Amino acid sequence: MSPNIRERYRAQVRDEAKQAALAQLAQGGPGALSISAVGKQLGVSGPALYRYFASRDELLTELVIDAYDDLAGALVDAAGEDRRGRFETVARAYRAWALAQPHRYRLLYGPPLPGYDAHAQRIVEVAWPAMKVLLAIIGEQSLGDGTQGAGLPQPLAAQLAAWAQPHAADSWPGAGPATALRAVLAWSRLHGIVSLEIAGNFASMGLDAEQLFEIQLATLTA
Amino acid sequence: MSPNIRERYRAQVRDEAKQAALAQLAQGGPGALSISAVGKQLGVSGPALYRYFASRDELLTELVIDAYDDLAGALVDAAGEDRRGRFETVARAYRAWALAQPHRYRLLYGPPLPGYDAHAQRIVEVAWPAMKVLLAIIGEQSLGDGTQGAGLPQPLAAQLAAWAQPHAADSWPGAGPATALRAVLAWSRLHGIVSLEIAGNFASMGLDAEQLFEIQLATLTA
DNA sequence: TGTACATCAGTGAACGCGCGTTCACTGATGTAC
DNA sequence: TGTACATCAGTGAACGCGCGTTCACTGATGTAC
Repeated sequence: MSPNIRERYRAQVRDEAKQAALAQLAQGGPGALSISAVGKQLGVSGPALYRYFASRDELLTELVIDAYDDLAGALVDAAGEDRRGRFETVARAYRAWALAQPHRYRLLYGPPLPGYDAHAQRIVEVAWPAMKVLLAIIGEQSLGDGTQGAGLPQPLAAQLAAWAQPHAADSWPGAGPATALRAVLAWSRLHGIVSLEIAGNFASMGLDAEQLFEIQLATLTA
Repeated sequence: MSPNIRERYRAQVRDEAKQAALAQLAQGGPGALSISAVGKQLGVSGPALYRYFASRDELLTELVIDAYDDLAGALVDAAGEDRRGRFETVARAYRAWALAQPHRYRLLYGPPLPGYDAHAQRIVEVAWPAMKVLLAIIGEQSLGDGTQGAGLPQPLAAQLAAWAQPHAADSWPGAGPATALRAVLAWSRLHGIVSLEIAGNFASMGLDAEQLFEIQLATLTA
């Protein structure tokens, strides 16, 4: 029993540390994540954290993975809510998630942190579930389209298939390169407007980002 | 005559320093810009640079302003080349500029640097010329549209007008909130796909970013 | 042409700060007999 | 229940590093007479 207690304690401290680390990121941008500072916030000496994380990079990786999970969860929740206008709902959830915690969004889709490999295999894998939500919805919508892959330039069509295929163990409706393409492009547009809003660009232009987003929504899957 | 020589020398050293600073940014991301490191690269002691820049922030601001100028220049050049398919040409120039020097692109449209105010009045102003190129071309294309502002939600329409108006001393054809909206949304999509490419996201998904971009191009002004 | 002075680029030391990480150690907690 | 031992969280000092910035100073260059 006691080892269980110890493990529970470990898990709890790890969680607190991660939360504190997120708080650090929330102000000061990435690169502001410092093990010493996290320790201080936990009321604990700096080196103590090395009992819980092998290095600063490992802590960062945990944050990245958690964030991907959290985002995917938010999208799945939104996808389940209504069947009409599902894509709009999910897109709004995507934006809402990013707005609520911009530092986490930047962690996922922002510029790569210096000295940190954001495209390691493990991270690429955890990034998938969030993408899958978009793919599934768009696949569903374009089932009767008959546009499955016609007219796609070859290398890209194959790449899209390869990207979507391996994870298709649980298959979604309407899978195929054309669907994957629409999902990727829709995501790209989502990211465009959301990242500009987060970076404060629309604000400094005096534009209402939410209204822009709603208008963009109408054309997201075009 | 001699004071001219001194001034020339000053300008030259400033330029060299800026170039070295850009090189620093090119690797190591933002935050990697260090006055000491720039000094070392110039073969000069750290504090020497304080003869040329009041602070690290001033150096950064110079880089930002130069980058906006450079981008605007590239877009203007591209806009002048042919009249058919002008928008595509400019969009490709935008991407090419960003790909050639991602660190500079991030400086402009990436996440705000910690402790640096990227939305100060002066910077907002130098950001305008690049935007204006997009506005002008889109205005030209939608001259006969008759869609000038009909159906835009009110607060946004006014904001768009206010954004585009003050700088319209040299007026462009087809100005108006609807044109401004199309330009902003097109820019948002451009930024979406370009920033994801730069961050390496498409690469880690195994997708050919250039082909994605070309497909996205077709729908950019939709 | 020659000399006294002013300007100013650049130096090296210093201040105070924060960082990631290692290491020898203390002290509490749990385990085995 | 009591004692000897093992485990392990946490400490504080230290290493080596880099940072922005200030300051008193040197030395070269240009200016004025």
